[in-house]
Amino acid sequence: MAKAIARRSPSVEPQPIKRDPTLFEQRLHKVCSAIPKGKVSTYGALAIALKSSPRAVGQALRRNPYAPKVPCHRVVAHDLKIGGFSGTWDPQSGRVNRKKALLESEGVRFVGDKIADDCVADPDILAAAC
DNA sequence: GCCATGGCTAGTA
DNA sequence: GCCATGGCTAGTA
Repeated sequence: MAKAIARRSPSVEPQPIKRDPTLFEQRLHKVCSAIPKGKVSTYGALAIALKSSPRAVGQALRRNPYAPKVPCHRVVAHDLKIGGFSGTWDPQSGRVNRKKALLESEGVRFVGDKIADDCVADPDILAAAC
């Protein structure tokens, strides 16, 4: 497990991007904003809605310059673990803790280190947002 | 050639 | 732990 985390860490604070959002980023932000408050979705689910790949979704969210306008904190890993935030995947980091606090303040519930199943947004909502 | 993914093996115990 | 995948950036020419 420590290795799984190490694989995704350490990460450096992402550079804010200066260019205009690409078409892909605009579509991603739109779908992301469709996740209701109190719910979460996954990188994989967004990728399906966008007909893209989970990796591309994660990469784009990593550099999301529109937080918190675009609620990228509502996107978590497929196994319903918290996932990354503000450039890092390390669950010990204050950044990931902030993501958790944000979600809890919106009504998302955790069971251990995972999000409760019934807090996952309906994939149809995402598809409809494209 | 990088990644905030995810799915799949291989190798250990 | 490997690697397919897709979108992007950096660095070269």
